[in-house]
Amino acid sequence: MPGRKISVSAKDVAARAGVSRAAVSRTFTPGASVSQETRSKVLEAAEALGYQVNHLARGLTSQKTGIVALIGADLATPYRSELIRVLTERLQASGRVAILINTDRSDSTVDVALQQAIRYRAEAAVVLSGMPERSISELCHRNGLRLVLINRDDAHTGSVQIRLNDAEAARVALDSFLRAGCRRLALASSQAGTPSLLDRENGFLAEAEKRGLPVLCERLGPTSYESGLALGERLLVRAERPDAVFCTTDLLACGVMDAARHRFALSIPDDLSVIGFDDIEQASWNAYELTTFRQPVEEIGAAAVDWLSDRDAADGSRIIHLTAPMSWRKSVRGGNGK
Amino acid sequence: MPGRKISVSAKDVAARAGVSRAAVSRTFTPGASVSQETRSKVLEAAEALGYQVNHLARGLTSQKTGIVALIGADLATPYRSELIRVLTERLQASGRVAILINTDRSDSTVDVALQQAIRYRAEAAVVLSGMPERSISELCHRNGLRLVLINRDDAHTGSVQIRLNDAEAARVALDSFLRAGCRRLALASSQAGTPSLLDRENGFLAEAEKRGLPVLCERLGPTSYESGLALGERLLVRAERPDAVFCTTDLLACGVMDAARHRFALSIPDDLSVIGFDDIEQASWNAYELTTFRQPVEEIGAAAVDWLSDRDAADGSRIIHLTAPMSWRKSVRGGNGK
DNA sequence: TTGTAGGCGTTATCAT
DNA sequence: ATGATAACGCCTACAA
Repeated sequence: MPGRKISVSAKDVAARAGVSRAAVSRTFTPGASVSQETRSKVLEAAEALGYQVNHLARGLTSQKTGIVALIGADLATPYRSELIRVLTERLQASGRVAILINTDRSDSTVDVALQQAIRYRAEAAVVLSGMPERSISELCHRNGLRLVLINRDDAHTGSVQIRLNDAEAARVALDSFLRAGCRRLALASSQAGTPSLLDRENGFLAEAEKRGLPVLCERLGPTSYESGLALGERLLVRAERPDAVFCTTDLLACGVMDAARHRFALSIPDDLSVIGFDDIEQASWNAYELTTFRQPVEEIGAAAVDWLSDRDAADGSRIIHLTAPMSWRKSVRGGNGK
Repeated sequence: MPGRKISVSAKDVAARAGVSRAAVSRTFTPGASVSQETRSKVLEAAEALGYQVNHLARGLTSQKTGIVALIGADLATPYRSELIRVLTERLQASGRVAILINTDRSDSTVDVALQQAIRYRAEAAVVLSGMPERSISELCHRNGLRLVLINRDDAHTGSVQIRLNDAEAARVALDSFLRAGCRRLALASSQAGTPSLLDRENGFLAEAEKRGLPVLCERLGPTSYESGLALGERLLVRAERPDAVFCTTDLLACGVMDAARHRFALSIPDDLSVIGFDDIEQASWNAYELTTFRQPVEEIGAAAVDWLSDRDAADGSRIIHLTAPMSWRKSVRGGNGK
């Protein structure tokens, strides 16, 4: 027999307490009818034996496992890890558990992660990066797996999208540069090409074009500090050196700032104004004091968990729009924009 | 009946394929004997229906859920999130899944997290911060939950501790300062008082005392950048200003460096040498170039997962010692220590 | 209030 | 190779 009994079960407790298994079950089911006496007998036996209800077996009958999968790549990134912190906290507060699926390795795409989530009968999956194939999302639907898509496109049935005002924020960034007296505009982004990155890029570019302003535009590598460094180099060697750079991400912005200061001995914001996006912790560090847009992580977490708790929302898709407020610090010439 | 059937089961597949449930089970059990014909019938039906094996039910009989709990606070911290990234990746590579339990909120201690892990019949729990009560670790043992304690004290049966050479590293730090010609030594730490922090503090202090050197010593708040900032203020206002600070954590070190530069206009390493611990990503950023000790996260992950795969190790406790190599950068006067 | 019985989706055992 | 049958640990009618 593979794996003899390894943990204590309700049966053991029932035996020790001298009651039926059902009595044990009832004792641990909120709002069931048990007499005070048996209840305490059961509790005592459970305590002595170290019994914990098996949620897996419970989920088998009740069809509610309480498991929610968090799926994404670059889990150690400041913004991503912050989101994970918030989500786990709120999920737990609502009586659920998070399973975390890392899709960094090339052999583990979002699709296989979703299949894994189904195998563990997760009630929902929160997709933090990458995009599920259309076909796989049908699979999810058929298995009762609800989808929360954070900052990605293309909702399917039984899913929510949570989106930010990326394009508008980009326009605000442009406007801030202009009011600060900057004229040689630049845009720095990665090549990731995710929906939110694209929206920020296009929002900035479109607004500049509308005003007839040229923008020096570079896209490079993954969304990382190193890319920002390289981006800074490329942008700042130009003869016509930019005096303002909108970075689609704070990580990129930190890299650009460091390139400006340490490779070109430029001063920020006097020689160069910088605006980022995300408001990662480092953006507020004294070394950066980066003006940026704050990802409303708490609101995102709340929205996701609220939607999960809303049984009626299970079919049909929804889009929730949240806004990323500007966080003024010191990387833009001329103060707080007022 | 609460919750009608929500996902497709082996029964459904069996019905559609015209075979028994057992045949379906065998098809999805590696190394079971099924004829090529039934196998393909099953596979086809499974594909059409979108069937995924239910790992929860599987774990019920096999006693192996494949679930490992990651338990900790400050999940969004650079070092912590990096560790989580590595662990999830390696756990997945070994065919397991991580459930992530956040103990930030005061009502969710390590103990309740462990109980949660037991309820989900996790095979093991990796404790990243905090310490389980003695009594609860007995509970874990009784429920077959193995414990991996990273950088904490006090192993119990059925658990591994993974420890670093914290004290030795601290001695190396002291030595480096001395060779750089620093004489006014300081130590900056948080009040967290975790085993590894304590070892670093005591290692530094003990070695200094051995050599008859006084050390200015400050401990403050949680282990964060802000604490580092405050620590820097306190240390550097002194009349006898330190010319070297050993910070027990990189996050503290970044704060101290920023305080030195931005509040006291000091230059690093000319006016002040700094050494940290962890080698978080930011330590390598141009703004810091911090000399520090690298947490061997990959090795930690590997050790943890290897131990989990070693069935013989299930009883009896072990301590695994790993070393944190020094990472020379530019925050110590006089170069690379050679 | 309590116990009995059946079912949840699997896997393991035992015949066939 | 295949199918019936009995667990696994729990929940929930249903009957007592």
